[in-house]
Amino acid sequence: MPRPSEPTRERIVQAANSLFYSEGIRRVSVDEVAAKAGLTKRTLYYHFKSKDDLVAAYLAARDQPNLALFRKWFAEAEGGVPMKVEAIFKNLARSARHPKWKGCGFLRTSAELANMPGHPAIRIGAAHKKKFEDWLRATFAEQGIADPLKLARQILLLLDGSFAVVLLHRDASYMETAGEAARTLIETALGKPRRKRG
Amino acid sequence: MPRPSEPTRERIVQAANSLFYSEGIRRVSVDEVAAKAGLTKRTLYYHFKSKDDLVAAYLAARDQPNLALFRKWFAEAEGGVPMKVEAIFKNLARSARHPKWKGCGFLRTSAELANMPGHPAIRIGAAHKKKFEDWLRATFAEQGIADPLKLARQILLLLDGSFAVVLLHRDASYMETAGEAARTLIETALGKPRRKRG
DNA sequence: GTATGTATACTCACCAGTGAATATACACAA
DNA sequence: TTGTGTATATTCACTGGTGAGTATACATAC
Repeated sequence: MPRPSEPTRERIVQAANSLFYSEGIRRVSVDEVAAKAGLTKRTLYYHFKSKDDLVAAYLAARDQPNLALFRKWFAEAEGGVPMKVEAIFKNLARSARHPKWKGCGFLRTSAELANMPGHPAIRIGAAHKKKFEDWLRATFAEQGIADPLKLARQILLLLDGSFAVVLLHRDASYMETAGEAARTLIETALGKPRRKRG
Repeated sequence: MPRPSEPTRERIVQAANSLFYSEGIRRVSVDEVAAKAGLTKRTLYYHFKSKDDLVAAYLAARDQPNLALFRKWFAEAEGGVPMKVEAIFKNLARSARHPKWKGCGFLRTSAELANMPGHPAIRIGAAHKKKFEDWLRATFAEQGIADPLKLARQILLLLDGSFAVVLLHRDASYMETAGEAARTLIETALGKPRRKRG
């Protein structure tokens, strides 16, 4: 029954998302994605011109929801900016404890395609991270922080570091450690009184 | 002419190192590694029982030299512990500006094998990171820092974050940003006077 | 009767791992 | 010194399987 078009494409992207994220790009064949979406490979190739094209669509579909989630966690948290940023890490730690969690799809793809700098998937991943960095920078600028870009980048480094480390060690508590570090850095930049010791 | 044995194995591991690091595990075939080492695949399979075995050997060979380099950079740097740790990041930034740099082999492998938690390569990577963390912890403990493990983990998060971010954006300046963040965190833990602003 | 969408059944290339045979070095005996 | 056995080291040619992408035909809708 033809004429679904957009729903079909959507279904394929969702199948790709589920498989690529949990298994990795190269471990998943186009046939598997097609099967998961309930159609044949030839049909998939009607909707996407190549596997790379499908990979790009998979990442593009993760971009908005991920960022929205971060903003939501930030907005809903109690306290000032340091606590709100720390809340992002706490929520992330909760996600990371689910057995199906496999790190950050953008970073994993970038690691897998490290040798293809111009690949669409890399560009999408880089743009995604830049958007998050930019939102942080704007947030910090509103607080009158002297070098908001630098602080935003430091937080981003902690975030992406926690993705990598937690994936390797399968120990989500590193994410809470990252959150504490983020809070320390933000408080320092804000000129808050020195943190407790011992 | 037989009887070289160890040299041959060494040559294979070096070929594997060069190819796996720059292209990724799944993009490189056993044939390619064998060709680079100047022998046939069958010979390679005489020395290694499987590709996974070869991957493990590739990572094991990176362990010691990497850690030694970090310790060297630390030891040779001027100043106190905050500056010495920052020096690690500065040196890393210099490495990362070489065009052949492709991030951290351990993290890239862990991202590629995210679905095989028991894989030898993952265990070797995790052990490598733990060794570095442990060395940092001991170093901080000597300084009388209250929670040296927490601080060591925060630095590790910045380090691995900078690997991931620099690989994605191809912008090594993030490594220097990570170094500054590390210095801030260490100084805060040491109870140093608040850092300059503006 | 043309656009769109779907399926069957391919091609061609690659790749991990193996079977069977061969070459070299060294130990020890004659 | 020459022969013979044995562990080490290496090769050629292969198998079984998989995977990206396609040729062609069929169906449905407008």
